[in-house]
Amino acid sequence: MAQPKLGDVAARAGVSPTTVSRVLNNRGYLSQKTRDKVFAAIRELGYRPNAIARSLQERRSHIIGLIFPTVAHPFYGEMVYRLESRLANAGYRVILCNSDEQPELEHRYLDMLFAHQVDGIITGSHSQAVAQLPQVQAPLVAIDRPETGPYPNIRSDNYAGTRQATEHLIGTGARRILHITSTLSEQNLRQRGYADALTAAGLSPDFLELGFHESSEHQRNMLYEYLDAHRGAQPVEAVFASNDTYASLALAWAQSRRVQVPEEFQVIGFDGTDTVHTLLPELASVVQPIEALAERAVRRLTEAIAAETEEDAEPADARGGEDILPVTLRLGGTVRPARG
Amino acid sequence: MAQPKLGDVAARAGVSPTTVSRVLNNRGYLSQKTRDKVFAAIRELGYRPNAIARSLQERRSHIIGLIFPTVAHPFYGEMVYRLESRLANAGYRVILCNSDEQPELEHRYLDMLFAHQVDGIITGSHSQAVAQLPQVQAPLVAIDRPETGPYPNIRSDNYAGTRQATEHLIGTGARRILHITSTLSEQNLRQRGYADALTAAGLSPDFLELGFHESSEHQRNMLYEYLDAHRGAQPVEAVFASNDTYASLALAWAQSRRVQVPEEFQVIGFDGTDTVHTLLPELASVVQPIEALAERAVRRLTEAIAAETEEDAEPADARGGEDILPVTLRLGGTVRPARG
DNA sequence: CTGAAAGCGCTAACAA
DNA sequence: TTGTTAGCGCTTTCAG
Repeated sequence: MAQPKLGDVAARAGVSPTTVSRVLNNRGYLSQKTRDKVFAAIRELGYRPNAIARSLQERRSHIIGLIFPTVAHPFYGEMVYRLESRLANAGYRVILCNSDEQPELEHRYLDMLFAHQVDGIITGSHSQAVAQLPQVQAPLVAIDRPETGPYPNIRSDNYAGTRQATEHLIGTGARRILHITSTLSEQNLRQRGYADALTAAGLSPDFLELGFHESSEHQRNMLYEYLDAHRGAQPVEAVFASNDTYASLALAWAQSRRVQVPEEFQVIGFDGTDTVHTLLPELASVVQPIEALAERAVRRLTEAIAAETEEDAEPADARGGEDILPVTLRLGGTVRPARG
Repeated sequence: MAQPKLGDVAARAGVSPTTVSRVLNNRGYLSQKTRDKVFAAIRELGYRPNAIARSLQERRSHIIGLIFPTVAHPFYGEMVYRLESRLANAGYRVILCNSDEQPELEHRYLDMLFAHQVDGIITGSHSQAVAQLPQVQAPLVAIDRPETGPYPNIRSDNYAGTRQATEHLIGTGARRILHITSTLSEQNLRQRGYADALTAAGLSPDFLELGFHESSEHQRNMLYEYLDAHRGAQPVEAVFASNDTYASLALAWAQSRRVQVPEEFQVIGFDGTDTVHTLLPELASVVQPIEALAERAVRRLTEAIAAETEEDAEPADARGGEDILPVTLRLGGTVRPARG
């Protein structure tokens, strides 16, 4: 016999399929004797319930879809790790989707997830506005996405973080402070925090856009070119990068040009993952609370799923809205202390 | 009406469910007129097939389980990213499991995956010998695991890589070369390559075991303590680490002690992920061919699945055995060139 | 406390 | 070229 099924267990134990199901799910009244018989049969046959059949009947898959640009990136890697661990503890399995920031891929992944009857979705891909998604048929929670419309959005306090970091740099006496980012946009809160801090201090913002899909080599060249070109009368004194990878490029530039850090050149990054912190312990960074973001996202999602299941007029205030979690500025050897 | 089902489409199009199914799967002879009617009905109703029901019927889930210690680690993050992308292209979805190197967790994940009727499993967790797994009911491919028994094992040439790296260090004139590893063991091929290279040169191996579950802080302290304690007459001249994270700790030590790299102290790591290479471009490292490993693992797995489906006496030589892929030694600013 | 029968949404014989 | 019937493996009324 191939995989034994519930009916085989029933036959072997001399009871009905219903009873086996009851034992399995611990539902209703069962005599201890029946229980024992059934468990014995299960063991003897090496029976394992078929989750697919169960899902079909229950109309719940206990699966959550995760859509992120790529787990090859430390921030998303740590985030997905945290999300998966928490969801597993809550009894969910996770289907992983690397969208690569390609809208079309993201679309296909969404279709696939719905086809698989996922109980919910957590997405951190930026490739398109969530609000414009087709009819979503399961609770969805976004992590740091723009324009999430009716869906909850969990994110770090990007504005406060960048503003604080930039103000620190200004406080050290730096005047020419460059912001490196992947995509320039009015919506970009990290960019806004930086710009507002500079403007408030009477300084003028400078941006360098490196792009998400550019190769690491190309990004490096762009940055080196920029920094080299400005080494004249008004050299860049500090870089505030919208992620730690960009910050590390600036650091590498300084090292290769023998520019002293932090005396002549300061650097602050963004994200503050464990991975980067271990590899580059001196890098100053705005630290996102990854664990807290994951915890909140999972909580919001499981609550939404519960609300949907109960059916009793889902409380409208549980949906939509933004959860903004505080970041911390971690100083390090790549910045100077603020002047007294 | 909630989600429309296949029957609803049939009713709307004025045909039988079978016909709708045929149109959906493009099977058998269909008149163009019927096709059009059905497609129209599908569009009008916004119908989407239920993958769960399909899986139950087909007895195939089109899902692959991935078990790795943690995608928060750059090596596994990049590996999982690559595996997922390739599997998605091949029409599979991926359930992600972070085993954290805990045997019990891994066990539970395996049970869960089998319950979900996965078509196959790729595992890179080291937490227990695959050979001792309970009856595995789907094709399984291992990536760099010890003792995989009857299952294919895909791995880098750990021995050649470590041997080559160690010999390079010896060639630069280094005599006291420390090997940092997570777990000392006779089976450990990275350790063996290192030890054999030293022995062949008449030098004596030195090991430092840092453990996998220790905190990054603790690991750092252990290493610093060791290196500080040996700064007397016979200081450690070079470190060969079994992964790049450990290598970065050694680098940080040198920097904090003002020990010149590579003049007084050399470092080579292992893995050579894109992430680490971007963050620490000067770090020399034995580079694993992650893309090739992923490609091979997916190929082996899909072949095994195909073989199982065909049922025709699976060719025994397709199962088991090791695929060993070549590594490359990437030199960098943390090592000296070999002496003429 | 236990069982019989119906059905979750889809596909695969077998007819027509 | 299309429809009827049965069934994938499980749970759930509803009876007993």
